[in-house]
Amino acid sequence: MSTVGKAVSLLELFTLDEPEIGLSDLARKAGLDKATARRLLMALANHRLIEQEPQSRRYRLGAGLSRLARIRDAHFPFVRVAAPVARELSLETGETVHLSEFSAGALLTVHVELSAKANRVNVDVGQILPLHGTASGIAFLAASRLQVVSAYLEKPLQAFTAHTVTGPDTLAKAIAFAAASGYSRSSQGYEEGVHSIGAAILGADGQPIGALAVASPISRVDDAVAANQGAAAVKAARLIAARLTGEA
Amino acid sequence: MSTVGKAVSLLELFTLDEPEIGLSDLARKAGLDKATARRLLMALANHRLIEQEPQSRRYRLGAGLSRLARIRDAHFPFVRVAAPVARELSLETGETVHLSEFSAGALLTVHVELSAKANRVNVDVGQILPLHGTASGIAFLAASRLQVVSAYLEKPLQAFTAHTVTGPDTLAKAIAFAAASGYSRSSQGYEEGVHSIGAAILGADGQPIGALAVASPISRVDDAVAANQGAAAVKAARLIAARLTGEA
DNA sequence: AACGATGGTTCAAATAGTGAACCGACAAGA
DNA sequence: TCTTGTCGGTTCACTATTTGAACCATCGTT
Repeated sequence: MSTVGKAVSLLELFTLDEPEIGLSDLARKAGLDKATARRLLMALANHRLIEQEPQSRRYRLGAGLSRLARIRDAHFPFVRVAAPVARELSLETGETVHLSEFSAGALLTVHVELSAKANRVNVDVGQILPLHGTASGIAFLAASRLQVVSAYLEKPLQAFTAHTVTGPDTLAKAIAFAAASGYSRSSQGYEEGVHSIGAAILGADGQPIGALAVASPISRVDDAVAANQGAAAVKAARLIAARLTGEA
Repeated sequence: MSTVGKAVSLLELFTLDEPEIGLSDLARKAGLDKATARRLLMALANHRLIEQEPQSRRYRLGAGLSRLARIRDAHFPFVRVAAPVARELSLETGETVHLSEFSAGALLTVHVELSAKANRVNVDVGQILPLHGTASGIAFLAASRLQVVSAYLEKPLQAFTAHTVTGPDTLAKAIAFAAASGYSRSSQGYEEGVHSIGAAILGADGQPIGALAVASPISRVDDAVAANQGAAAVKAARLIAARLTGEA
């Protein structure tokens, strides 16, 4: 791996659950020598991508990341625009809604609106969703160019649960359904007990840039509920697209 | 410079004004060879810190940055904690209030509460404030260790308006005033017609981590108003510091 | 068709990265 | 008190990664 890749891997070790990590721990987790880890951390710290707590000497993510993220968000305000719409959709359906953005061949969860109900689906921001195992991914594929889809179908499809669709033909059918109805449906394809309805969000050029999904405990969903959620999800996805392209 | 440093420099070339840049341009600006720049960009893209626009082939900051920034902000909630206090201060003074966080030798504006008045000062989130030209910066310097201040005073001070304090002695006096009274005062040091009162926000270790400022059209401020704003700003800054360190 | 850009690729040469061994400090246990 | 095992941090000989000139292919202009 490149030196830069190693440095970024260090950044990626920090999570919501573990936002501060010591040097030895960091080196162990990254599979790097302590000296190497420290040199990389120093390079990152010089640019404020990493900060060191003066007392505990532990490391944490730096303010430079917030700065860069702000520049990106100002130019590409996906979350800013989409989050309020996702919130509305969550209130309307009473279920958890999550937003994902396409990046490097998969969907990256960038925002979550949790259901108010006690029995709800929990999704973490930052989670990476495969295109074939989730409703979001299938909706995204259905909105993609055929060329992209067939290229994706040629690669082996990993199974995440006993219900994950791994057959190219079955997946193609799910995609066809999504293309026809505007929304996709996936039952326990990624997590046991979770039912999802997905809809793609299109950019100005008509290509999909991300997706949103309504995720419910499977016990609360039947065909009628799914159809309602689908219609609402499509409406929300269109509203986001319209706002992103300045058409509303 | 380390390879990692070079890669991060590439990220730092993206600004609010120029959020998408082509390969050759990027290499030129960073002083790198095209091949090197591309290799670094690919390493960054693998971790979603950089994205490439498929059509134009230009590069932009990636979604991974938003992800990391969100993790940081969740743990180090400067804006989340400080924004409501800034809002109160804005309502109390009737003027625009802006929050900045120290990063890489300058203050980065991270939040703004605009005055409700028609004639108000406008500040943009993301703006970088010099330490010597703004009330926020002077307040920050006044709260910093002497060693940091004298190092800063040794470097030449850029003038932004005809009123910018560029003499080290004059600046030292302004810093001394701020150290004594708790708040700083700057008239038209960064923008013509703008008067600012600044106060530093201290972290758990007593070192300043940022600052807030009340910015008014100069026509609305006299010594009495400034003193009132100063007292209010100091109170707000202390409240934020207390909440950040879990003491309130 | 010729030009001057662009993005992207190759490979020998050279520089930058690596990691075992080391240090001092601290904390827990014997 | 004296281990023993951490921790963060540093050094330096060895080596693998990075580098960049020269090279395409492509695009839009002249």
